[in-house]
Amino acid sequence: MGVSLKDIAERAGVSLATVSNVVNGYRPVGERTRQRVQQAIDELGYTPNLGARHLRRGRTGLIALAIPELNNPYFAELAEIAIREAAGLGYTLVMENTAADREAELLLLDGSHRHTIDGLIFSPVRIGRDEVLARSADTPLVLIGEGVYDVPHDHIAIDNVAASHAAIQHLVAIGRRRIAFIGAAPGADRQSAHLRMRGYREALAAAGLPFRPQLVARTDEFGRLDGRRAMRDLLALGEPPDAVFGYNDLIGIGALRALAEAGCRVPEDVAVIGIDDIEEGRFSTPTLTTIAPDKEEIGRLAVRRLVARIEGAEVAAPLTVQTPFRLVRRESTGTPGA
Amino acid sequence: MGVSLKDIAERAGVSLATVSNVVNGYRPVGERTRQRVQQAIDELGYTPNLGARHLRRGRTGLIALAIPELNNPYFAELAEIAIREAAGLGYTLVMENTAADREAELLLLDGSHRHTIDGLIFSPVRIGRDEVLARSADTPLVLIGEGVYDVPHDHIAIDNVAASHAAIQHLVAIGRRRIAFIGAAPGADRQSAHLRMRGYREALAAAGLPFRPQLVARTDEFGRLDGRRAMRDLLALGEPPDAVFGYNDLIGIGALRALAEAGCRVPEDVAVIGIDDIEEGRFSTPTLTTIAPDKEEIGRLAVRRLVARIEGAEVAAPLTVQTPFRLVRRESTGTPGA
DNA sequence: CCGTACCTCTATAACGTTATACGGGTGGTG
DNA sequence: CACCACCCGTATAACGTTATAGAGGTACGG
Repeated sequence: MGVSLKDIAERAGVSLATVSNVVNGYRPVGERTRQRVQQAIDELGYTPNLGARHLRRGRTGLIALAIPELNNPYFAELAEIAIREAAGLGYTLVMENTAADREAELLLLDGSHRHTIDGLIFSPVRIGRDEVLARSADTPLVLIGEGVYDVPHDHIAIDNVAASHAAIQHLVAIGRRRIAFIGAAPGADRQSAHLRMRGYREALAAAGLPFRPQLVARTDEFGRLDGRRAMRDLLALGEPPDAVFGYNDLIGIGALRALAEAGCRVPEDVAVIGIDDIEEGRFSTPTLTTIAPDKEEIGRLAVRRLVARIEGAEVAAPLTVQTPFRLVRRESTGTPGA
Repeated sequence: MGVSLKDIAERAGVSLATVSNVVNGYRPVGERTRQRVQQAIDELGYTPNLGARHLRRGRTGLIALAIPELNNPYFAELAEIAIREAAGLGYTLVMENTAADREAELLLLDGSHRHTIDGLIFSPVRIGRDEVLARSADTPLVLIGEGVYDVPHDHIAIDNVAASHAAIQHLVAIGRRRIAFIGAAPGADRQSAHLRMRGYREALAAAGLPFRPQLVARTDEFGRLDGRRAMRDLLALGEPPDAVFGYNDLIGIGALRALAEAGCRVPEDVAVIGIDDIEEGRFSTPTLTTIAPDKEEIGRLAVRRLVARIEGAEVAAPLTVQTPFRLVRRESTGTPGA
């Protein structure tokens, strides 16, 4: 079917090895033969069989991006960036959806894909440090997000405590006093939820505001539906909050919806802020104030570090990178002009 | 590094071929040896090297899903379904983002990935029938969406004319007379935009309403931003529309935003309807009425048909499937109760 | 008791690459 | 002129699988 090295070797009257060297320059080739080979390649339209190449090289050319929710626009945007970056480096990126399922995450860690992928970019949410330390697979692993800390792998994330701190600080700055948090996690799950919670508490303390447990709403998942449900509960309180900090933008969107249904004005009655800066928040009514991580940076960095590991930078110590974030003010906390 | 067939062949004291037969049952193996081999497999933790297998079999086990916008939640939702279905059938799905770029689409068609993927699920928007007919690659191709018709490939899509018809009919039924369409495509691009436009015109005619060219807004892209921009233009007309039909939900969301910014009430002043039924539309304010295609059916069917072709059902004639859709009434056209 | 038909297993040649080891020219140097 | 060094190229052995051809052994019918 396909045109192989052999075909063009015959055509150009040279050996297989020479053609291979022309194609990927492992050894120098004389100018005359190089041209003859190149011509044959062009005429027959040769493209290397990547499967065979990777078999020989011991690699597959595939890297995986494992995320808890493909439906979350944050991850969709991140995936798009990562796919582009990987393609540029000669790798194909495949997406693995763990659906925030513990079993799925463990399976991924222990490399049921051992032979299939060269490396893994992983955003874990249901497993912890111990599970990562105990993993048996030996392919490079880059962690993103805030699930796990202090493990011997590259790790890229924003500073969650600081990000939450900034969010609360903003709400305080616009005069809010009863600030709720939606998206606390039950048990040991979702480390990032704990971190954001910690930033919430620290910022409250720093502002001299009391921590009120009834203003903390836990959710099972972290989607729009969960945000709406939690917001409804908060509104049912004797003294409802005057501001809400959502674990992510989807929670924030859900909260906005619940507020609209309850006839509350945003931001006059309740201000809302999220994290992620998904495009949806720029078009919601009202638009959603958010903490914007540098997705471009996270996606590109993760892929580049992983590929560097795959291609042999074994010696360098694992790097933990904290990518920058910034506050984006929008209508849900009152526009600067208003 | 990895455990190979050879390792477990030695361990079990049998030949390579026998182990291979135990693993994938090409030839029967005696019960006693089968058990011995199976035990060795379990003890050493063998997993087949898929690269080598696929090299030998002439397949890679990869299928691609090529879509114009990964950021569009409609495609993200579709991708999630397709990934799941593919995994269930033993294939890995990789996403290709054409970014609605003509060159990218042509490249994909002519199989620069010839050796890399076994088949392609493709949602073309910038190329037409001729380009598909002229393609040189010989891997199976399943088309989704409405870009191209009458080509010798499996094709899965909703009936766009009928879907648009249904949308307009609904707007007419709630008493609207000046119905605009956002998302007409310039030139020959976006066949689906033409089809939806046709449904729009037909339904207007069927309702005895005049076709007013000034109520048709073309857009370059099909995102929220384009919807907002177009809606602004429509509002600037001497006689603005009393209803808007968006090419898709993102356009609809953008239109909602423009209406909110202009202080228009929805649906009282202007009703809005889209196509796709993305989750975002269930949480926007107001919620967005839409034509809901059966994404589950489209995604699963596309993968299943592709895999069937790959695995040799060459003879069966290409199938064109029109998947069902339904109208989902939400606030943007007035709730049934109101 | 031989021939034949199984049934189970083995040996081996691919699949398309890349890396290693080697060979045959050419030019420069002592 | 003999020697070494080099440059350019070839031959070939892997990588881990699967499919084909065939080799033993046992059972069975004639």
